[in-house]
Amino acid sequence: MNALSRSQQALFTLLNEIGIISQLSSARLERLLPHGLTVAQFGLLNHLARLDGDWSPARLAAAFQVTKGTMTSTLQRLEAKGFISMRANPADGRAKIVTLTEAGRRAREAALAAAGPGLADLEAVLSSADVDRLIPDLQKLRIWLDMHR
Amino acid sequence: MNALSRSQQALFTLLNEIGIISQLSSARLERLLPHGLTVAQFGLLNHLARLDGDWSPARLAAAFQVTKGTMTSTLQRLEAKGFISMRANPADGRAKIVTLTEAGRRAREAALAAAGPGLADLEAVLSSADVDRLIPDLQKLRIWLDMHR
DNA sequence: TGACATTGGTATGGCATCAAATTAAAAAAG
DNA sequence: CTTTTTTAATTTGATGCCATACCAATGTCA
Repeated sequence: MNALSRSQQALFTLLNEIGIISQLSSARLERLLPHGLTVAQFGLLNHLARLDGDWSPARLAAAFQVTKGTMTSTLQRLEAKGFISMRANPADGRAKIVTLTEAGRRAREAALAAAGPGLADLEAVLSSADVDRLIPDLQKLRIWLDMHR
Repeated sequence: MNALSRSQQALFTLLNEIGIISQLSSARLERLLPHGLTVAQFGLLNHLARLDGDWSPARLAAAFQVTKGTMTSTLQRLEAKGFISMRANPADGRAKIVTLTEAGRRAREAALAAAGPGLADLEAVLSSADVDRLIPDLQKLRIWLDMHR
């Protein structure tokens, strides 16, 4: 009747919890973000701010493990907000070069500051030790899923 | 310059990993499911099959922690596939009663059977002990997020 | 009983995501 | 050097999700 073994059921439960947490925490974060930033947009701003330099949409899509179409859409929304700028790549007629604008850098700082308190609340729920214990296992899982898709 | 403490950064990393795993595992599961079932639709079929009885869209929305509008949409798609049926509730003119059809029950069985192998692969990555260790912490997190939204 | 509030369900519009198709340019093959 | 293949980016259409607004039915309360 039930097609799943006990350990498969546990795995299923795990993935289910992960899905719900992903949904709830994204919603929570999004409510805190300024400028109507979404989680996807915030992630992109963070990425560009931390790893400075020139990025193409294709490289960004690969870094975020998202299709190029998805990245096109997110970049267009960020560009409309003035937080990034895109120009043609003179060395490759197909490619574009994505750059964080000054407004984008400021928006990212503001978003980071706004997100902080939300994370602080969570520290009362999951101790630093808990978090450090969870991360390696989840990374193992994430890396495997990434390589086998 | 950086607005987040070390422990906040770890939490941020954790939530980031969770988001990516959620995305990758959903995509993986969806590729295995028959009848073009999505993860949301599969979840609904599972719910109705396991917890038999009559459900209203509103109760289902609460159980899955999605808005009523989202549930309306998913139910309509499942109804179009013939996997559930909906009828008016004679005791409450506002409400509807959702029922799993025989075809829906068979589709759920097939989906479960199709999903099994994908989970079996994962068992090689995350041991049963790993999974059992992860689940309580994640549940703690999920429950807190659920109560504070 | 009649006015107001709550609840169940739907509709609309926006964002993220994917898959698949398209166009243009670069790279590889011959 | 032409032909073929690959790559970069966009577009389109589907799904899920949310927030908001809305209608109809039920409940509450004075």
